[in-house]
Amino acid sequence: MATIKDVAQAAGVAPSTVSYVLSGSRKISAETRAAVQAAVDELGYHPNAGARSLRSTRTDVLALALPLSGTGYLPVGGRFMYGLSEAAGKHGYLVLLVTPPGSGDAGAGLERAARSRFADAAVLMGVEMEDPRVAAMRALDFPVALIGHPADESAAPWTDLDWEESALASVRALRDAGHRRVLYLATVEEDVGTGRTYSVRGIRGAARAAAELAAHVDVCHSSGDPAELYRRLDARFDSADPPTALAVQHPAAIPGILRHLAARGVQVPRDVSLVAVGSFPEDLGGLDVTRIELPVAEMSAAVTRLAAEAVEAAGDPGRAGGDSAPHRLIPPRMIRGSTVAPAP
Amino acid sequence: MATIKDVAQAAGVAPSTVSYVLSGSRKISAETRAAVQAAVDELGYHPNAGARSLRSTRTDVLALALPLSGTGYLPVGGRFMYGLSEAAGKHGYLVLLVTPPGSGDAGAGLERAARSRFADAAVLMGVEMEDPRVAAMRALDFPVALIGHPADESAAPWTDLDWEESALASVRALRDAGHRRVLYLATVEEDVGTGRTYSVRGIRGAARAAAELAAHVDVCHSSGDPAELYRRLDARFDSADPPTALAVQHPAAIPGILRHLAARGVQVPRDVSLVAVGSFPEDLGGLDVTRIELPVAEMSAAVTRLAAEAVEAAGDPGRAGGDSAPHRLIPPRMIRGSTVAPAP
DNA sequence: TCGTCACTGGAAACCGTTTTCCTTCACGAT
DNA sequence: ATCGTGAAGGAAAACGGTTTCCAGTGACGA
Repeated sequence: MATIKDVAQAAGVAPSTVSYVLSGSRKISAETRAAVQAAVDELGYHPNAGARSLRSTRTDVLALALPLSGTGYLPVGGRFMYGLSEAAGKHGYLVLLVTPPGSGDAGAGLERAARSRFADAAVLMGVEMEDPRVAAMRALDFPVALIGHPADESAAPWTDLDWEESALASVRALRDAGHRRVLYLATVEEDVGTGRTYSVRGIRGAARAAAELAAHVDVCHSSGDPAELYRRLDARFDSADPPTALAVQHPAAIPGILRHLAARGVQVPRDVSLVAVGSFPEDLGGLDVTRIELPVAEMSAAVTRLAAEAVEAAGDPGRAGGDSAPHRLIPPRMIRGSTVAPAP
Repeated sequence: MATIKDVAQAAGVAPSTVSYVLSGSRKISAETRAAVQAAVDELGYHPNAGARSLRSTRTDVLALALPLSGTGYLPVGGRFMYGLSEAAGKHGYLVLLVTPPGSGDAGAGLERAARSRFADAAVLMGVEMEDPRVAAMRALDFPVALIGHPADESAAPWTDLDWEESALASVRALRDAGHRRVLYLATVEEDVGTGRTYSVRGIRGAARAAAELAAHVDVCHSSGDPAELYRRLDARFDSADPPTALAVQHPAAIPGILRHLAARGVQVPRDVSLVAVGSFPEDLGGLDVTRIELPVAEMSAAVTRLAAEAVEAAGDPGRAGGDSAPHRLIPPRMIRGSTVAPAP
């Protein structure tokens, strides 16, 4: 593999000159620059990442800390890995995956990555209202940016879909169609239990909807076990006063829910209306679900920018540790489909 | 951040001794070892990744090269990222994501990662029968391991589900139930077009099934556009001699297919039997699909081992560039569900 | 008594960059 | 003629580890 010395020799200049040409941090005469550039292209030279990071304390890598969901695999994780990888690439960053090993030890891999400077900053997914990782990274002076909206808004830069408004809007759409008994199917209960911000804020929005919209909103936690989920749905639909509409914050379960309801003779939207909130990948046989999409690309771009700014700020002593962290709260955008019908 | 010198000073030894204690590459007396270990724990010392890789030419990182599918996001990609991250972790590796930027330039990010030694080896996903990335990495002397079964089996170490046998087995299961007209729904046509190994070998298996099992097997490419897919299905089901069974190698489309068929009045398994081949994440309302699962965890473990061996071999001049590359072809395992009924 | 070994552990070279100093040269002002 | 100034680029010192030497100490057989 070619080193900077090889390039320097080929171009007839000193290694430092090559470095300056490549970083552009010093004025270089046009002809030397051309000679160096030619040598670089000729040799296919790329600076050694280890050496560069050793000297400059920059790795051009972002660590993405993924949690395991209760069920192990987090479907939305895949979309964010792609989204972040693309957004980070535009800023010149690569993405390093940090997943917790099998079980327990949620932050061990992350701490190792931070302490040994594998990355310049960490992007945290699956953020909890009081997330211990934030304090841990702060203790290491390691920049972070969150995908999630924690209780302490100024603890770290963050971005998120406004889940509270999303839940509210989803119920409002149903209320506007005349539905007075709405079942809000929240995220899986493990996520509620660990205090994932999207879970907590979604439920909060549903509660506000009940209070502000004069509707009866029944909040039901979803389950990673489909059979258990269907039992809970059955209990509601078997009741004396069954819901006429469903707002679902667990979109991965929707294909199953639709089939299960169909097996009971319940059709969407004939018998029950449906609004989905969250990442909604697959097609459903042409059924056009009314929904609020999770803006993965937008969030990825935002969190990348926040992370990059946090890296800059950490390098620059004046700006570091400012009073309040920047954030970007994304308002919901409702996509009108064909799954909301007027209430009977 | 603590350096090796800080640890050495705290333990009252030389830096080299700390290094030896940590790497275990030299005998150290029990008491020195204990003193060093105590200092390490005390200071929370982790060796700087850049410095370590600079000297030792090991980064303990695997690059995962993901392709974009025709539709952009590759659903199975997410599962492999998790699977590989976990498997790699057990071998002491972290995983670096290398996705192609927006469009084109399929190998540019990968080549940069290799040339600047961001990683010790690359794991390639979305492998094509004649994959140009393999030759590119060989030219750089960069170790690779493939998730996919390319035309030249000895070009690089690889692992894969035996898609040909899987397709064959899926049709055989239907044939054994008496079905003589089987529709084999292959992968999306972009994947067939670019020669993805799973696409090509799946179709090959379906063709063998037709020849060996005395069944009529109609191979239909799937489409990333659901409407187009349903048009193709309709054409088959509207024909004079419609299929009585479906083998589907595009599992992400199955929820939609089931709904679409149901809208035509076609029920599974009453009117048509179904076998799925591939990664099958979600629940389908309690419908227990007969299927051959993609063994993501097993493949991740295998490819990690192959990659680790390739790294060792590259370091060891004697073993490098041996005659034929190792591989691991995983036989299909059929999971019997309730979606195959006897033919009418 | 002396050379030879085994066993520990330290000193120092080295990995490939970036960055801080310096040197050189040309040119205009004093 | 001397000096100050600015432009261009080179020499060398880090950065934080790993690894190759080398040194000191007892033990032991000749």
